Amino acid sequence: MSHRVYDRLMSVDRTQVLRAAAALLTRKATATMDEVARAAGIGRATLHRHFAGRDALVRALEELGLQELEAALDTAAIDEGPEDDAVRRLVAAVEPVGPLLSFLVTENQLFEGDQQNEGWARIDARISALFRRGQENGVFRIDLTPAWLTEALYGLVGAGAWAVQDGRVAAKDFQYMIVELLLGGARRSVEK
Amino acid sequence: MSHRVYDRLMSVDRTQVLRAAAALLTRKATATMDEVARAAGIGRATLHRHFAGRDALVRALEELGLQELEAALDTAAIDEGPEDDAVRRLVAAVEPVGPLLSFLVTENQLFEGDQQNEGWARIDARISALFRRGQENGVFRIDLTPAWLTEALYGLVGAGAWAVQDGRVAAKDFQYMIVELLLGGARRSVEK
DNA sequence: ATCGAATGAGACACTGATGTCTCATAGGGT
DNA sequence: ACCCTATGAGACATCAGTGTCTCATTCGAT
Repeated sequence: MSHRVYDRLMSVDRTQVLRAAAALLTRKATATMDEVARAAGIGRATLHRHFAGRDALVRALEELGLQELEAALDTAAIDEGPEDDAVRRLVAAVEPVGPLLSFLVTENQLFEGDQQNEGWARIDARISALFRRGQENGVFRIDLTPAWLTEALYGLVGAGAWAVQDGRVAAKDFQYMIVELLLGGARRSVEK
Repeated sequence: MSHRVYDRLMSVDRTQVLRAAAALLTRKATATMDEVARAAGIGRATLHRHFAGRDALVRALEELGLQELEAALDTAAIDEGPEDDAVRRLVAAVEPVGPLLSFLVTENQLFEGDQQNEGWARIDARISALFRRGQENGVFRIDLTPAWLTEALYGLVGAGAWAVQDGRVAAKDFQYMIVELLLGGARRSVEK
Protein backbone atom coordinates (compact mmCIF):
# COMPACT_ATOMS: atom_id res chain seq x y z
CA MET A 1 0.00 0.00 0.00
CA SER A 2 1.01 3.57 0.30
CA HIS A 3 3.63 3.24 2.94
CA ARG A 4 7.07 4.73 2.87
CA VAL A 5 7.82 2.87 -0.31
CA TYR A 6 5.13 4.91 -1.94
CA ASP A 7 6.93 8.13 -1.13
CA ARG A 8 9.95 6.98 -3.03
CA LEU A 9 7.86 6.74 -6.15
CA MET A 10 8.94 10.24 -6.86
CA SER A 11 12.16 9.87 -8.73
CA VAL A 12 13.05 13.40 -7.72
CA ASP A 13 14.67 13.53 -4.34
CA ARG A 14 13.57 16.73 -2.67
CA THR A 15 16.68 16.98 -0.55
CA GLN A 16 18.92 16.35 -3.51
CA VAL A 17 17.23 19.16 -5.42
CA LEU A 18 17.66 21.45 -2.45
CA ARG A 19 21.34 20.63 -2.26
CA ALA A 20 21.83 21.42 -5.91
CA ALA A 21 19.88 24.64 -5.48
CA ALA A 22 21.99 25.57 -2.49
CA ALA A 23 25.20 24.89 -4.38
CA LEU A 24 24.10 27.11 -7.24
CA LEU A 25 22.46 29.90 -5.27
CA THR A 26 25.48 30.13 -3.03
CA ARG A 27 27.57 31.07 -6.02
CA LYS A 28 24.94 33.04 -7.88
CA ALA A 29 22.26 34.37 -5.59
CA THR A 30 20.25 35.76 -8.50
CA ALA A 31 20.03 32.48 -10.34
CA THR A 32 16.82 31.87 -12.26
CA MET A 33 14.34 29.15 -11.41
CA ASP A 34 15.23 27.68 -14.77
CA GLU A 35 18.91 27.70 -13.88
CA VAL A 36 18.15 26.08 -10.56
CA ALA A 37 16.13 23.41 -12.32
CA ARG A 38 18.91 22.68 -14.79
CA ALA A 39 21.47 22.64 -12.01
CA ALA A 40 19.34 20.06 -10.24
CA GLY A 41 18.99 18.09 -13.44
CA ILE A 42 15.21 18.39 -13.58
CA GLY A 43 12.69 20.30 -15.61
CA ARG A 44 11.44 23.70 -14.59
CA ALA A 45 7.88 22.40 -14.37
CA THR A 46 8.95 19.69 -11.98
CA LEU A 47 10.76 22.20 -9.84
CA HIS A 48 7.56 24.21 -9.63
CA ARG A 49 5.62 21.09 -8.70
CA HIS A 50 7.84 20.65 -5.67
CA PHE A 51 8.27 24.28 -4.68
CA ALA A 52 5.42 26.66 -5.32
CA GLY A 53 7.77 29.49 -6.21
CA ARG A 54 11.04 31.11 -5.58
CA ASP A 55 10.06 32.16 -2.10
CA ALA A 56 8.99 28.65 -1.23
CA LEU A 57 12.30 27.37 -2.53
CA VAL A 58 14.28 29.77 -0.37
CA ARG A 59 12.12 28.91 2.62
CA ALA A 60 12.74 25.23 2.06
CA LEU A 61 16.42 25.98 1.72
CA GLU A 62 16.30 27.81 5.00
CA GLU A 63 14.55 24.86 6.61
CA LEU A 64 17.20 22.52 5.29
CA GLY A 65 19.97 24.76 6.51
CA LEU A 66 18.44 25.03 9.94
CA GLN A 67 18.02 21.27 10.14
CA GLU A 68 21.61 20.67 9.16
CA LEU A 69 22.87 23.28 11.55
CA GLU A 70 20.90 21.77 14.40
CA ALA A 71 22.25 18.38 13.43
CA ALA A 72 25.77 19.80 13.36
CA LEU A 73 25.29 21.26 16.81
CA ASP A 74 24.05 17.90 18.03
CA THR A 75 26.90 15.85 16.60
CA ALA A 76 29.39 18.39 17.89
CA ALA A 77 27.95 17.91 21.36
CA ILE A 78 28.78 21.49 22.19
CA ASP A 79 27.36 21.16 25.68
CA GLU A 80 30.01 18.71 26.69
CA GLY A 81 33.65 18.97 27.57
CA PRO A 82 36.07 21.86 27.40
CA GLU A 83 34.62 24.80 25.53
CA ASP A 84 37.52 25.34 23.16
CA ASP A 85 37.36 21.71 22.08
CA ALA A 86 33.63 22.13 21.64
CA VAL A 87 34.27 25.04 19.30
CA ARG A 88 36.67 22.89 17.32
CA ARG A 89 34.06 20.18 16.97
CA LEU A 90 31.45 22.76 16.07
CA VAL A 91 33.48 24.24 13.24
CA ALA A 92 34.32 20.79 11.97
CA ALA A 93 30.68 19.77 12.00
CA VAL A 94 29.53 23.01 10.43
CA GLU A 95 31.99 22.93 7.56
CA PRO A 96 29.78 21.04 5.09
CA VAL A 97 26.97 23.50 5.78
CA GLY A 98 29.29 26.45 5.19
CA PRO A 99 28.13 27.57 1.76
CA LEU A 100 24.47 27.12 2.59
CA LEU A 101 24.97 28.97 5.85
CA SER A 102 26.60 31.93 4.17
CA PHE A 103 23.84 32.04 1.58
CA LEU A 104 21.13 32.06 4.20
CA VAL A 105 22.86 34.64 6.35
CA THR A 106 23.04 37.08 3.45
CA GLU A 107 19.62 36.11 2.13
CA ASN A 108 17.99 36.58 5.50
CA GLN A 109 18.30 40.31 5.37
CA LEU A 110 15.58 40.15 2.75
CA PHE A 111 13.09 38.96 5.31
CA GLU A 112 13.90 41.88 7.54
CA GLY A 113 10.92 43.44 9.12
CA ASP A 114 9.47 40.04 9.85
CA GLN A 115 10.27 38.60 13.17
CA GLN A 116 13.55 36.77 13.13
CA ASN A 117 12.90 33.16 12.31
CA GLU A 118 12.62 31.26 15.53
CA GLY A 119 14.85 28.52 14.17
CA TRP A 120 17.67 31.00 13.83
CA ALA A 121 17.04 32.38 17.28
CA ARG A 122 17.33 28.87 18.66
CA ILE A 123 20.62 28.20 16.92
CA ASP A 124 21.99 31.57 17.93
CA ALA A 125 21.04 30.77 21.49
CA ARG A 126 22.76 27.40 21.46
CA ILE A 127 26.00 28.80 20.08
CA SER A 128 25.91 31.84 22.32
CA ALA A 129 25.39 29.53 25.27
CA LEU A 130 28.58 27.71 24.37
CA PHE A 131 30.59 30.90 24.38
CA ARG A 132 28.94 32.07 27.58
CA ARG A 133 29.75 28.80 29.27
CA GLY A 134 33.32 29.16 28.14
CA GLN A 135 33.45 32.61 29.64
CA GLU A 136 32.03 31.43 32.94
CA ASN A 137 34.60 28.68 33.08
CA GLY A 138 37.42 31.09 32.39
CA VAL A 139 38.27 29.59 29.01
CA PHE A 140 37.11 32.53 26.88
CA ARG A 141 37.71 36.21 27.47
CA ILE A 142 34.78 38.09 28.84
CA ASP A 143 35.23 41.34 26.95
CA LEU A 144 33.87 39.84 23.75
CA THR A 145 30.14 39.23 24.02
CA PRO A 146 28.74 35.79 23.20
CA ALA A 147 26.48 37.43 20.64
CA TRP A 148 29.46 38.91 18.85
CA LEU A 149 31.44 35.70 18.98
CA THR A 150 28.46 33.95 17.42
CA GLU A 151 28.23 36.52 14.65
CA ALA A 152 31.96 36.30 14.15
CA LEU A 153 31.69 32.54 13.81
CA TYR A 154 29.10 32.96 11.07
CA GLY A 155 31.25 35.55 9.36
CA LEU A 156 34.37 33.44 9.48
CA VAL A 157 32.60 30.32 8.26
CA GLY A 158 31.14 32.31 5.41
CA ALA A 159 34.47 33.89 4.54
CA GLY A 160 36.12 30.51 4.76
CA ALA A 161 33.58 28.81 2.55
CA TRP A 162 33.91 31.59 0.03
CA ALA A 163 37.70 31.56 0.13
CA VAL A 164 37.75 27.80 -0.41
CA GLN A 165 35.30 28.06 -3.28
CA ASP A 166 37.49 30.67 -4.91
CA GLY A 167 40.61 28.65 -4.38
CA ARG A 168 42.27 31.17 -2.11
CA VAL A 169 42.36 28.66 0.73
CA ALA A 170 42.80 24.91 0.50
CA ALA A 171 39.71 22.99 1.55
CA LYS A 172 41.73 20.89 3.94
CA ASP A 173 42.76 24.02 5.82
CA PHE A 174 39.23 25.34 6.22
CA GLN A 175 38.64 24.03 9.69
CA TYR A 176 42.11 24.83 11.01
CA MET A 177 42.16 28.39 9.72
CA ILE A 178 38.81 29.24 11.20
CA VAL A 179 39.28 27.57 14.54
CA GLU A 180 42.75 28.92 15.08
CA LEU A 181 41.79 32.46 14.24
CA LEU A 182 38.59 32.32 16.22
CA LEU A 183 40.21 30.86 19.29
CA GLY A 184 43.75 32.14 19.18
CA GLY A 185 43.67 35.23 16.98
CA ALA A 186 46.35 36.37 14.64
CA ARG A 187 48.83 37.57 17.20
CA ARG A 188 51.69 35.31 17.94
CA SER A 189 51.36 34.12 21.48
CA VAL A 190 54.49 34.34 23.58
CA GLU A 191 54.04 30.82 24.79
CA LYS A 192 52.57 28.37 22.34
CA MET B 1 32.24 80.55 -16.83
CA SER B 2 32.06 76.83 -16.59
CA HIS B 3 34.57 76.19 -13.91
CA ARG B 4 34.04 74.09 -10.85
CA VAL B 5 31.06 76.18 -9.91
CA TYR B 6 29.41 74.92 -13.02
CA ASP B 7 29.66 71.34 -11.84
CA ARG B 8 27.71 72.19 -8.74
CA LEU B 9 24.82 73.27 -10.91
CA MET B 10 23.63 69.72 -10.63
CA SER B 11 21.61 69.70 -7.47
CA VAL B 12 22.10 65.97 -7.32
CA ASP B 13 25.34 65.03 -5.66
CA ARG B 14 26.60 61.87 -7.30
CA THR B 15 28.47 60.69 -4.23
CA GLN B 16 25.51 61.35 -2.02
CA VAL B 17 23.31 59.25 -4.28
CA LEU B 18 25.88 56.49 -4.21
CA ARG B 19 25.97 56.56 -0.43
CA ALA B 20 22.21 56.26 -0.23
CA ALA B 21 22.27 53.44 -2.75
CA ALA B 22 24.97 51.69 -0.75
CA ALA B 23 23.00 52.04 2.46
CA LEU B 24 19.92 50.52 0.85
CA LEU B 25 21.56 47.83 -1.23
CA THR B 26 23.54 46.69 1.78
CA ARG B 27 20.31 45.87 3.52
CA LYS B 28 18.35 44.72 0.49
CA ALA B 29 20.59 43.56 -2.31
CA THR B 30 17.65 43.05 -4.67
CA ALA B 31 16.33 46.57 -4.30
CA THR B 32 14.74 48.06 -7.42
CA MET B 33 16.13 51.03 -9.29
CA ASP B 34 12.96 52.78 -8.22
CA GLU B 35 13.60 51.95 -4.59
CA VAL B 36 17.17 53.16 -4.90
CA ALA B 37 15.96 56.39 -6.41
CA ARG B 38 13.43 56.95 -3.63
CA ALA B 39 16.03 56.09 -1.02
CA ALA B 40 18.29 58.71 -2.54
CA GLY B 41 15.43 61.18 -2.61
CA ILE B 42 15.49 61.62 -6.37
CA GLY B 43 13.35 60.52 -9.28
CA ARG B 44 13.96 57.34 -11.16
CA ALA B 45 14.59 59.25 -14.36
CA THR B 46 17.28 61.30 -12.70
CA LEU B 47 18.89 58.19 -11.34
CA HIS B 48 19.03 56.83 -14.88
CA ARG B 49 20.51 60.08 -16.11
CA HIS B 50 23.43 59.63 -13.76
CA PHE B 51 23.86 55.87 -14.01
CA ALA B 52 23.05 54.21 -17.29
CA GLY B 53 21.61 51.14 -15.60
CA ARG B 54 21.77 48.87 -12.67
CA ASP B 55 25.12 47.46 -13.74
CA ALA B 56 26.55 50.95 -14.06
CA LEU B 57 25.26 51.76 -10.61
CA VAL B 58 26.89 48.73 -9.07
CA ARG B 59 30.11 49.46 -10.91
CA ALA B 60 30.08 53.01 -9.62
CA LEU B 61 29.39 51.65 -6.17
CA GLU B 62 32.35 49.36 -6.56
CA GLU B 63 34.51 52.26 -7.65
CA LEU B 64 33.41 54.30 -4.68
CA GLY B 65 34.08 51.41 -2.32
CA LEU B 66 37.51 50.85 -3.78
CA GLN B 67 38.35 54.53 -3.50
CA GLU B 68 37.27 54.67 0.11
CA LEU B 69 39.11 51.48 0.92
CA GLU B 70 42.29 52.80 -0.65
CA ALA B 71 41.82 56.02 1.27
CA ALA B 72 41.29 54.06 4.47
CA LEU B 73 44.48 52.12 3.82
CA ASP B 74 46.31 55.37 3.25
CA THR B 75 45.08 57.12 6.37
CA ALA B 76 45.76 54.00 8.41
CA ALA B 77 49.34 54.10 7.17
CA ILE B 78 49.51 50.35 7.37
CA ASP B 79 53.09 50.31 6.14
CA GLU B 80 54.35 52.04 9.21
CA GLY B 81 54.93 51.03 12.78
CA PRO B 82 54.13 47.83 14.64
CA GLU B 83 51.89 45.56 12.62
CA ASP B 84 49.29 44.97 15.31
CA ASP B 85 48.85 48.69 15.75
CA ALA B 86 48.58 49.01 12.00
CA VAL B 87 45.74 46.48 12.03
CA ARG B 88 44.00 48.50 14.72
CA ARG B 89 44.28 51.63 12.63
CA LEU B 90 43.13 49.73 9.58
CA VAL B 91 39.96 48.45 11.21
CA ALA B 92 39.24 51.87 12.63
CA ALA B 93 39.65 53.47 9.24
CA VAL B 94 37.64 50.82 7.47
CA GLU B 95 34.68 50.95 9.83
CA PRO B 96 32.68 53.57 7.92
CA VAL B 97 33.13 51.57 4.74
CA GLY B 98 31.92 48.40 6.47
CA PRO B 99 28.42 48.10 5.00
CA LEU B 100 29.57 49.01 1.52
CA LEU B 101 32.44 46.58 1.78
CA SER B 102 30.21 43.71 2.80
CA PHE B 103 27.84 44.51 -0.04
CA LEU B 104 30.58 44.52 -2.61
CA VAL B 105 32.18 41.36 -1.28
CA THR B 106 28.93 39.43 -1.64
CA GLU B 107 28.02 41.15 -4.89
CA ASN B 108 31.36 40.37 -6.42
CA GLN B 109 30.61 36.70 -6.70
CA LEU B 110 28.20 37.70 -9.43
CA PHE B 111 31.04 38.85 -11.60
CA GLU B 112 32.74 35.50 -11.21
CA GLY B 113 34.19 34.20 -14.39
CA ASP B 114 35.48 37.63 -15.22
CA GLN B 115 38.94 38.41 -14.10
CA GLN B 116 39.03 39.71 -10.57
CA ASN B 117 38.84 43.47 -10.63
CA GLU B 118 42.33 44.82 -10.46
CA GLY B 119 41.31 47.33 -7.82
CA TRP B 120 40.41 44.50 -5.51
CA ALA B 121 43.61 42.68 -6.26
CA ARG B 122 45.52 45.79 -5.30
CA ILE B 123 43.73 46.17 -2.00
CA ASP B 124 44.06 42.49 -1.25
CA ALA B 125 47.75 42.80 -1.92
CA ARG B 126 48.18 45.77 0.38
CA ILE B 127 46.39 44.10 3.27
CA SER B 128 48.08 40.78 2.69
CA ALA B 129 51.41 42.59 2.70
CA LEU B 130 50.63 43.97 6.12
CA PHE B 131 49.99 40.53 7.53
CA ARG B 132 53.03 39.12 5.80
CA ARG B 133 55.20 41.86 7.21
CA GLY B 134 53.82 41.09 10.65
CA GLN B 135 54.71 37.46 10.19
CA GLU B 136 58.22 38.26 9.10
CA ASN B 137 58.68 40.47 12.13
CA GLY B 138 57.41 37.79 14.45
CA VAL B 139 54.28 39.68 15.44
CA PHE B 140 51.78 37.41 13.72
CA ARG B 141 51.70 33.65 13.68
CA ILE B 142 52.91 32.05 10.50
CA ASP B 143 50.47 29.16 10.32
CA LEU B 144 47.65 31.41 9.13
CA THR B 145 48.26 32.59 5.59
CA PRO B 146 48.11 36.31 4.80
CA ALA B 147 45.45 35.55 2.21
CA TRP B 148 43.26 33.93 4.82
CA LEU B 149 43.81 36.69 7.34
CA THR B 150 42.75 39.16 4.68
CA GLU B 151 39.61 37.20 3.90
CA ALA B 152 38.92 36.87 7.59
CA LEU B 153 39.24 40.61 8.00
CA TYR B 154 36.64 41.13 5.30
CA GLY B 155 34.38 38.55 6.89
CA LEU B 156 34.67 40.04 10.35
CA VAL B 157 34.11 43.57 9.13
CA GLY B 158 31.05 42.39 7.25
CA ALA B 159 29.73 40.45 10.21
CA GLY B 160 30.41 43.42 12.44
CA ALA B 161 28.67 45.89 10.18
CA TRP B 162 25.70 43.58 9.92
CA ALA B 163 25.57 42.96 13.66
CA VAL B 164 25.67 46.67 14.36
CA GLN B 165 22.97 47.33 11.82
CA ASP B 166 20.77 44.72 13.47
CA GLY B 167 21.45 46.08 16.91
CA ARG B 168 23.17 42.95 18.16
CA VAL B 169 26.38 44.87 18.78
CA ALA B 170 26.75 48.48 19.86
CA ALA B 171 28.29 50.68 17.20
CA LYS B 172 30.88 51.97 19.62
CA ASP B 173 32.15 48.41 20.17
CA PHE B 174 32.51 47.65 16.47
CA GLN B 175 36.20 48.40 16.23
CA TYR B 176 37.16 46.83 19.53
CA MET B 177 35.28 43.59 18.92
CA ILE B 178 36.79 43.07 15.51
CA VAL B 179 40.33 44.02 16.36
CA GLU B 180 40.44 42.03 19.55
CA LEU B 181 39.06 38.91 17.95
CA LEU B 182 41.23 39.24 14.89
CA LEU B 183 44.40 39.83 16.84
CA GLY B 184 43.85 38.02 20.09
CA GLY B 185 41.19 35.44 19.40
CA ALA B 186 38.51 34.27 21.76
CA ARG B 187 40.67 32.24 24.06
CA ARG B 188 41.62 33.82 27.29
CA SER B 189 45.33 34.39 27.28
CA VAL B 190 47.18 33.28 30.37
CA GLU B 191 49.06 36.54 30.51
CA LYS B 192 47.19 39.60 29.40
C1' DA C 1 13.06 89.50 -14.56
C1' DT C 2 14.81 86.28 -17.80
C1' DC C 3 17.20 82.36 -19.53
C1' DG C 4 18.90 77.72 -19.31
C1' DA C 5 19.85 73.44 -17.26
C1' DA C 6 18.42 69.82 -14.37
C1' DT C 7 14.80 67.67 -12.22
C1' DG C 8 10.31 64.92 -11.16
C1' DA C 9 6.49 62.66 -12.74
C1' DG C 10 4.41 59.98 -15.76
C1' DA C 11 3.66 57.28 -20.19
C1' DC C 12 5.48 53.83 -23.01
C1' DA C 13 7.55 49.69 -25.15
C1' DC C 14 10.50 45.94 -24.14
C1' DT C 15 12.56 42.33 -21.87
C1' DG C 16 13.15 38.49 -18.74
C1' DA C 17 11.37 35.75 -15.20
C1' DT C 18 7.44 33.59 -13.32
C1' DG C 19 3.65 30.57 -12.72
C1' DT C 20 0.19 27.61 -15.06
C1' DC C 21 -1.22 24.51 -18.36
C1' DT C 22 -1.20 20.60 -21.75
C1' DC C 23 0.51 16.51 -23.69
C1' DA C 24 3.44 12.80 -24.75
C1' DT C 25 6.56 9.60 -22.44
C1' DA C 26 9.27 6.93 -19.33
C1' DG C 27 9.41 3.85 -15.35
C1' DG C 28 8.08 1.84 -11.30
C1' DG C 29 4.36 -1.10 -8.99
C1' DT C 30 1.06 -4.66 -9.43
C1' DA D 1 1.65 -7.12 -19.73
C1' DC D 2 -0.92 -3.46 -17.73
C1' DC D 3 -1.76 0.82 -15.10
C1' DC D 4 -0.67 4.93 -12.94
C1' DT D 5 2.06 8.45 -11.49
C1' DA D 6 5.73 11.63 -12.06
C1' DT D 7 8.36 13.74 -15.33
C1' DG D 8 10.23 16.79 -19.38
C1' DA D 9 9.31 19.81 -22.85
C1' DG D 10 7.08 23.37 -24.56
C1' DA D 11 3.31 26.92 -25.11
C1' DC D 12 1.16 30.56 -22.88
C1' DA D 13 -0.44 34.66 -20.21
C1' DT D 14 1.14 37.60 -16.67
C1' DC D 15 3.95 40.53 -14.18
C1' DA D 16 7.70 43.25 -12.51
C1' DG D 17 11.67 45.78 -13.61
C1' DT D 18 14.08 48.31 -17.02
C1' DG D 19 15.35 51.87 -20.14
C1' DT D 20 13.69 55.77 -22.99
C1' DC D 21 11.05 59.61 -23.86
C1' DT D 22 8.17 63.84 -23.15
C1' DC D 23 6.68 67.75 -20.71
C1' DA D 24 5.89 70.88 -17.09
C1' DT D 25 8.37 72.82 -13.23
C1' DT D 26 11.90 74.36 -10.26
C1' DC D 27 16.05 76.74 -9.29
C1' DG D 28 20.39 78.95 -9.90
C1' DA D 29 22.98 82.12 -12.76
C1' DT D 30 23.12 86.41 -15.03
